[in-house]
Amino acid sequence: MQFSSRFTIATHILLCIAMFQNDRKVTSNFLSGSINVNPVIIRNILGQLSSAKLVEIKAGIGGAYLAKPADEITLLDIFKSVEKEEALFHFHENPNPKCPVGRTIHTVMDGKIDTIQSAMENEMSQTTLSDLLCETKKNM
Amino acid sequence: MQFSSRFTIATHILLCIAMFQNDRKVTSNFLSGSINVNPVIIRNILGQLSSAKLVEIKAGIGGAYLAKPADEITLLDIFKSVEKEEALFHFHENPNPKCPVGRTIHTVMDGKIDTIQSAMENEMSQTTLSDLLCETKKNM
DNA sequence: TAGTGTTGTAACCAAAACAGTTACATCAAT
DNA sequence: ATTGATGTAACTGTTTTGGTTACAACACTA
Repeated sequence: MQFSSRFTIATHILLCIAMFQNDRKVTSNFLSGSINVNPVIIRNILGQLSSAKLVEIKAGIGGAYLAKPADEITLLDIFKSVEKEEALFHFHENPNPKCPVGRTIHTVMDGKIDTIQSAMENEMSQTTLSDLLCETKKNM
Repeated sequence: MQFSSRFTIATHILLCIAMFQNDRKVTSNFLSGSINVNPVIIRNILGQLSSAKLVEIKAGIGGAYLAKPADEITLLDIFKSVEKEEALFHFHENPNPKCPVGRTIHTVMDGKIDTIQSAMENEMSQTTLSDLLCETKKNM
Protein backbone atom coordinates (compact mmCIF):
# COMPACT_ATOMS: atom_id res chain seq x y z
CA MET A 1 0.00 0.00 0.00
CA GLN A 2 1.18 3.47 -0.88
CA PHE A 3 -0.33 6.88 -0.88
CA SER A 4 -1.21 8.06 -4.37
CA SER A 5 1.29 10.26 -6.14
CA ARG A 6 -1.39 12.96 -6.01
CA PHE A 7 0.21 14.18 -2.79
CA THR A 8 3.66 14.75 -4.25
CA ILE A 9 2.16 16.11 -7.46
CA ALA A 10 0.02 18.56 -5.50
CA THR A 11 3.05 19.70 -3.53
CA HIS A 12 4.99 20.13 -6.76
CA ILE A 13 2.12 22.17 -8.21
CA LEU A 14 2.00 24.51 -5.22
CA LEU A 15 5.76 24.94 -5.21
CA CYS A 16 5.68 25.91 -8.89
CA ILE A 17 2.89 28.37 -8.31
CA ALA A 18 4.71 29.92 -5.34
CA MET A 19 7.88 30.14 -7.39
CA PHE A 20 6.47 31.47 -10.65
CA GLN A 21 3.13 33.19 -10.05
CA ASN A 22 4.67 36.67 -10.02
CA ASP A 23 6.65 36.17 -13.19
CA ARG A 24 4.31 34.35 -15.54
CA LYS A 25 0.90 32.76 -15.90
CA VAL A 26 0.98 29.28 -14.35
CA THR A 27 -1.32 27.08 -16.45
CA SER A 28 -1.99 23.36 -16.30
CA ASN A 29 0.10 22.99 -19.44
CA PHE A 30 3.05 24.75 -17.88
CA LEU A 31 2.74 22.62 -14.73
CA SER A 32 2.39 19.52 -16.85
CA GLY A 33 5.77 20.32 -18.37
CA SER A 34 7.55 20.62 -15.03
CA ILE A 35 5.88 17.63 -13.39
CA ASN A 36 5.75 15.46 -16.48
CA VAL A 37 2.23 14.12 -16.14
CA ASN A 38 -0.86 14.60 -18.27
CA PRO A 39 -2.42 18.09 -18.03
CA VAL A 40 -5.83 16.59 -17.21
CA ILE A 41 -4.37 15.03 -14.07
CA ILE A 42 -2.95 18.42 -13.17
CA ARG A 43 -6.32 20.08 -13.72
CA ASN A 44 -8.07 17.51 -11.53
CA ILE A 45 -5.61 17.97 -8.69
CA LEU A 46 -5.73 21.76 -9.14
CA GLY A 47 -9.49 21.42 -8.76
CA GLN A 48 -9.05 19.62 -5.45
CA LEU A 49 -6.60 22.27 -4.24
CA SER A 50 -9.09 24.91 -5.28
CA SER A 51 -11.94 23.21 -3.40
CA ALA A 52 -9.68 23.16 -0.36
CA LYS A 53 -9.13 26.91 -0.84
CA LEU A 54 -5.38 26.57 -1.24
CA VAL A 55 -5.32 28.01 -4.76
CA GLU A 56 -7.43 30.25 -6.95
CA ILE A 57 -7.85 29.51 -10.62
CA LYS A 58 -8.76 32.06 -13.25
CA ALA A 59 -11.43 30.61 -15.52
CA GLY A 60 -11.14 31.38 -19.21
CA ILE A 61 -8.01 33.45 -19.03
CA GLY A 62 -6.20 30.76 -17.13
CA GLY A 63 -3.57 30.67 -14.43
CA ALA A 64 -3.38 29.45 -10.83
CA TYR A 65 -2.43 31.50 -7.79
CA LEU A 66 -1.94 30.77 -4.09
CA ALA A 67 -5.10 31.59 -2.15
CA LYS A 68 -3.16 32.21 1.06
CA PRO A 69 0.42 33.00 2.05
CA ALA A 70 2.92 30.16 1.59
CA ASP A 71 3.67 30.06 5.31
CA GLU A 72 0.03 29.28 6.04
CA ILE A 73 -0.08 26.18 3.84
CA THR A 74 1.20 23.01 5.49
CA LEU A 75 1.89 19.57 4.05
CA LEU A 76 -1.11 18.37 6.06
CA ASP A 77 -3.36 20.87 4.26
CA ILE A 78 -2.08 19.55 0.95
CA PHE A 79 -2.44 15.93 2.02
CA LYS A 80 -6.03 16.39 3.14
CA SER A 81 -6.93 18.17 -0.09
CA VAL A 82 -6.03 15.20 -2.24
CA GLU A 83 -6.62 12.20 0.06
CA LYS A 84 -10.25 12.16 0.97
CA GLU A 85 -10.13 9.06 3.21
CA GLU A 86 -11.02 9.89 6.78
CA ALA A 87 -9.62 6.69 8.28
CA LEU A 88 -6.08 5.67 7.54
CA PHE A 89 -6.62 2.02 8.43
CA HIS A 90 -9.23 -0.28 7.00
CA PHE A 91 -10.70 -2.31 9.84
CA HIS A 92 -12.15 -5.74 9.11
CA GLU A 93 -15.88 -5.33 9.36
CA ASN A 94 -17.50 -8.15 11.29
CA PRO A 95 -15.46 -9.64 14.12
CA ASN A 96 -17.38 -12.33 15.97
CA PRO A 97 -19.11 -10.90 19.06
CA LYS A 98 -19.12 -14.36 20.65
CA CYS A 99 -15.33 -14.37 20.86
CA PRO A 100 -13.84 -12.29 23.68
CA VAL A 101 -11.19 -10.95 21.32
CA GLY A 102 -13.62 -10.31 18.47
CA ARG A 103 -16.00 -8.50 20.81
CA THR A 104 -13.39 -6.09 22.16
CA ILE A 105 -10.93 -5.62 19.31
CA HIS A 106 -12.46 -2.34 18.17
CA THR A 107 -12.43 -0.85 21.65
CA VAL A 108 -8.84 -1.92 22.11
CA MET A 109 -7.51 -0.85 18.70
CA ASP A 110 -9.43 2.30 17.78
CA GLY A 111 -7.55 4.51 20.21
CA LYS A 112 -4.17 3.19 19.08
CA ILE A 113 -5.02 3.75 15.45
CA ASP A 114 -6.10 7.32 16.16
CA THR A 115 -2.84 7.99 17.95
CA ILE A 116 -0.80 6.63 15.06
CA GLN A 117 -2.70 8.71 12.52
CA SER A 118 -2.35 11.80 14.69
CA ALA A 119 1.40 11.29 14.93
CA MET A 120 1.64 11.27 11.17
CA GLU A 121 -0.63 14.28 10.71
CA ASN A 122 1.14 16.25 13.39
CA GLU A 123 4.46 15.71 11.66
CA MET A 124 2.93 16.81 8.36
CA SER A 125 1.66 20.03 9.87
CA GLN A 126 5.18 20.99 10.92
CA THR A 127 6.29 21.80 7.37
CA THR A 128 4.90 24.72 5.37
CA LEU A 129 5.06 25.51 1.69
CA SER A 130 7.21 28.44 2.66
CA ASP A 131 9.79 26.04 4.18
CA LEU A 132 9.85 24.02 0.97
CA LEU A 133 10.20 27.13 -1.15
CA CYS A 134 13.15 28.24 0.91
CA GLU A 135 14.79 24.82 0.54
CA THR A 136 14.19 24.88 -3.19
CA LYS A 137 15.83 28.26 -3.61
CA LYS A 138 18.82 27.05 -1.62
CA ASN A 139 19.20 24.07 -3.97
CA MET A 140 18.80 25.94 -7.24
CA MET B 1 -6.10 5.46 0.14
CA GLN B 2 -6.24 3.16 3.08
CA PHE B 3 -3.98 0.52 4.47
CA SER B 4 -5.23 -2.97 3.75
CA SER B 5 -7.23 -4.66 6.48
CA ARG B 6 -4.37 -7.18 6.67
CA PHE B 7 -2.90 -5.07 9.47
CA THR B 8 -5.95 -5.21 11.73
CA ILE B 9 -6.55 -8.85 10.82
CA ALA B 10 -2.94 -9.72 11.67
CA THR B 11 -3.26 -7.96 15.00
CA HIS B 12 -6.49 -9.80 15.69
CA ILE B 13 -4.77 -13.10 14.84
CA LEU B 14 -1.89 -12.45 17.22
CA LEU B 15 -4.23 -11.36 19.99
CA CYS B 16 -6.21 -14.58 19.61
CA ILE B 17 -3.07 -16.69 19.66
CA ALA B 18 -1.79 -14.88 22.75
CA MET B 19 -5.14 -15.34 24.44
CA PHE B 20 -5.83 -18.97 23.55
CA GLN B 21 -2.58 -20.77 22.72
CA ASN B 22 -2.31 -22.32 26.19
CA ASP B 23 -5.87 -23.58 26.26
CA ARG B 24 -6.50 -24.95 22.79
CA LYS B 25 -5.06 -25.44 19.33
CA VAL B 26 -5.41 -22.20 17.38
CA THR B 27 -6.06 -23.15 13.75
CA SER B 28 -6.89 -21.01 10.74
CA ASN B 29 -10.46 -22.26 10.99
CA PHE B 30 -10.75 -21.18 14.60
CA LEU B 31 -9.28 -17.76 13.77
CA SER B 32 -11.57 -17.50 10.78
CA GLY B 33 -14.50 -17.85 13.16
CA SER B 34 -13.40 -15.02 15.46
CA ILE B 35 -12.34 -12.64 12.72
CA ASN B 36 -15.05 -13.54 10.25
CA VAL B 37 -13.00 -13.74 7.11
CA ASN B 38 -12.16 -16.64 4.84
CA PRO B 39 -9.69 -19.16 6.29
CA VAL B 40 -7.45 -18.85 3.22
CA ILE B 41 -6.94 -15.17 3.96
CA ILE B 42 -6.03 -16.11 7.51
CA ARG B 43 -3.55 -18.71 6.29
CA ASN B 44 -1.92 -16.21 3.94
CA ILE B 45 -1.51 -13.61 6.68
CA LEU B 46 -0.33 -16.29 9.12
CA GLY B 47 2.29 -17.16 6.52
CA GLN B 48 3.48 -13.55 6.45
CA LEU B 49 3.63 -13.44 10.26
CA SER B 50 5.56 -16.69 10.19
CA SER B 51 8.06 -15.33 7.63
CA ALA B 52 8.54 -12.35 9.93
CA LYS B 53 9.23 -14.79 12.78
CA LEU B 54 6.37 -13.53 14.90
CA VAL B 55 4.56 -16.88 15.00
CA GLU B 56 5.37 -20.54 14.55
CA ILE B 57 2.99 -22.80 12.74
CA LYS B 58 2.84 -26.56 13.20
CA ALA B 59 2.62 -28.20 9.79
CA GLY B 60 0.37 -31.21 9.49
CA ILE B 61 -0.86 -31.25 13.08
CA GLY B 62 -1.86 -27.60 12.88
CA GLY B 63 -1.91 -24.72 15.31
CA ALA B 64 -0.16 -21.35 15.59
CA TYR B 65 1.95 -20.13 18.49
CA LEU B 66 3.76 -16.90 19.32
CA ALA B 67 7.42 -17.13 18.36
CA LYS B 68 8.45 -14.56 20.95
CA PRO B 69 7.01 -13.07 24.15
CA ALA B 70 4.02 -10.77 23.68
CA ASP B 71 5.89 -7.81 25.12
CA GLU B 72 8.51 -8.12 22.38
CA ILE B 73 6.00 -7.82 19.53
CA THR B 74 5.06 -4.26 18.59
CA LEU B 75 2.42 -2.93 16.24
CA LEU B 76 5.27 -1.85 13.99
CA ASP B 77 6.51 -5.45 13.76
CA ILE B 78 3.02 -6.54 12.76
CA PHE B 79 2.64 -3.69 10.27
CA LYS B 80 5.91 -4.46 8.57
CA SER B 81 5.06 -8.14 8.33
CA VAL B 82 1.97 -7.54 6.24
CA GLU B 83 2.78 -4.31 4.37
CA LYS B 84 5.76 -4.99 2.20
CA GLU B 85 6.01 -1.47 0.74
CA GLU B 86 9.21 0.22 1.71
CA ALA B 87 8.11 3.73 0.83
CA LEU B 88 4.89 5.13 2.23
CA PHE B 89 4.53 7.77 -0.47
CA HIS B 90 4.47 7.22 -4.18
CA PHE B 91 6.59 9.92 -5.80
CA HIS B 92 5.85 10.96 -9.38
CA GLU B 93 8.63 9.52 -11.43
CA ASN B 94 9.97 12.00 -13.95
CA PRO B 95 9.94 15.65 -12.91
CA ASN B 96 11.47 17.88 -15.55
CA PRO B 97 15.18 18.52 -14.84
CA LYS B 98 15.00 21.75 -16.86
CA CYS B 99 12.61 23.30 -14.34
CA PRO B 100 14.22 24.55 -11.12
CA VAL B 101 11.39 23.06 -9.10
CA GLY B 102 11.36 19.77 -11.00
CA ARG B 103 15.12 19.43 -10.66
CA THR B 104 15.13 19.86 -6.86
CA ILE B 105 11.79 18.48 -5.72
CA HIS B 106 13.23 15.13 -4.69
CA THR B 107 16.03 16.68 -2.67
CA VAL B 108 13.56 18.97 -0.96
CA MET B 109 10.82 16.41 -0.27
CA ASP B 110 12.62 13.15 0.45
CA GLY B 111 13.74 14.19 3.90
CA LYS B 112 10.30 15.44 4.86
CA ILE B 113 8.70 12.22 3.73
CA ASP B 114 11.15 10.16 5.74
CA THR B 115 10.41 12.21 8.83
CA ILE B 116 6.67 11.73 8.40
CA GLN B 117 7.02 8.00 7.92
CA SER B 118 9.32 7.77 10.93
CA ALA B 119 6.81 9.61 13.09
CA MET B 120 4.18 7.04 12.20
CA GLU B 121 6.47 4.08 12.70
CA ASN B 122 7.77 5.41 15.98
CA GLU B 123 4.24 5.72 17.33
CA MET B 124 3.52 2.16 16.18
CA SER B 125 6.51 0.81 18.01
CA GLN B 126 5.20 2.22 21.31
CA THR B 127 2.45 -0.38 21.62
CA THR B 128 3.15 -4.07 22.20
CA LEU B 129 0.94 -7.10 21.84
CA SER B 130 1.21 -7.43 25.58
CA ASP B 131 -0.40 -3.98 26.01
CA LEU B 132 -3.26 -4.98 23.74
CA LEU B 133 -3.73 -8.27 25.58
CA CYS B 134 -3.95 -6.43 28.86
CA GLU B 135 -6.53 -4.02 27.43
CA THR B 136 -8.53 -6.90 26.04
CA LYS B 137 -8.67 -8.68 29.39
CA LYS B 138 -9.81 -5.47 31.06
CA ASN B 139 -12.67 -5.16 28.55
CA MET B 140 -13.87 -8.77 28.71
C1' DT C 1 -17.98 39.27 -33.01
C1' DA C 2 -14.80 35.69 -34.22
C1' DG C 3 -10.66 33.65 -32.68
C1' DT C 4 -7.52 32.02 -29.11
C1' DG C 5 -5.99 29.83 -25.09
C1' DT C 6 -7.50 27.91 -21.00
C1' DT C 7 -10.33 25.39 -17.59
C1' DG C 8 -13.72 21.85 -16.23
C1' DT C 9 -15.44 17.47 -16.98
C1' DA C 10 -17.20 13.30 -19.14
C1' DA C 11 -16.07 9.01 -21.11
C1' DC C 12 -13.16 5.71 -21.85
C1' DC C 13 -9.01 2.24 -21.03
C1' DA C 14 -5.36 -0.58 -18.72
C1' DA C 15 -2.90 -2.05 -14.73
C1' DA C 16 -2.56 -3.06 -9.96
C1' DA C 17 -4.25 -4.06 -5.37
C1' DC C 18 -7.76 -6.26 -2.45
C1' DA C 19 -10.87 -9.44 -0.80
C1' DG C 20 -13.08 -13.59 -1.51
C1' DT C 21 -13.67 -18.35 -2.98
C1' DT C 22 -12.85 -23.29 -4.61
C1' DA C 23 -9.77 -26.87 -5.11
C1' DC C 24 -6.16 -29.77 -4.00
C1' DA C 25 -1.40 -31.39 -2.85
C1' DT C 26 1.23 -31.99 1.30
C1' DC C 27 2.17 -32.92 5.93
C1' DA C 28 2.12 -35.15 10.73
C1' DA C 29 -0.11 -37.55 14.03
C1' DT C 30 -3.16 -41.44 15.42
C1' DA D 1 -4.94 -45.60 5.90
C1' DT D 2 -7.53 -41.92 7.94
C1' DT D 3 -7.96 -37.45 9.77
C1' DG D 4 -7.36 -32.68 10.31
C1' DA D 5 -4.41 -29.11 9.15
C1' DT D 6 -1.46 -26.08 6.30
C1' DG D 7 0.33 -24.12 1.87
C1' DT D 8 -0.72 -22.57 -2.47
C1' DA D 9 -2.57 -22.16 -7.15
C1' DA D 10 -6.25 -20.49 -9.88
C1' DC D 11 -10.01 -17.73 -10.69
C1' DT D 12 -13.51 -13.84 -9.83
C1' DG D 13 -15.25 -9.17 -8.96
C1' DT D 14 -14.50 -4.57 -7.18
C1' DT D 15 -11.95 -0.45 -6.40
C1' DT D 16 -8.19 2.70 -7.09
C1' DT D 17 -4.86 4.74 -9.83
C1' DG D 18 -2.95 6.77 -13.76
C1' DG D 19 -3.50 7.89 -18.42
C1' DT D 20 -5.82 9.58 -22.57
C1' DT D 21 -9.11 11.84 -25.95
C1' DA D 22 -12.73 14.82 -26.62
C1' DC D 23 -15.38 18.73 -26.04
C1' DA D 24 -18.34 22.38 -23.81
C1' DA D 25 -17.78 26.69 -21.24
C1' DC D 26 -15.30 30.66 -20.29
C1' DA D 27 -12.82 35.22 -20.72
C1' DC D 28 -9.92 37.95 -22.94
C1' DT D 29 -8.26 40.25 -27.46
C1' DA D 30 -7.93 41.58 -32.13
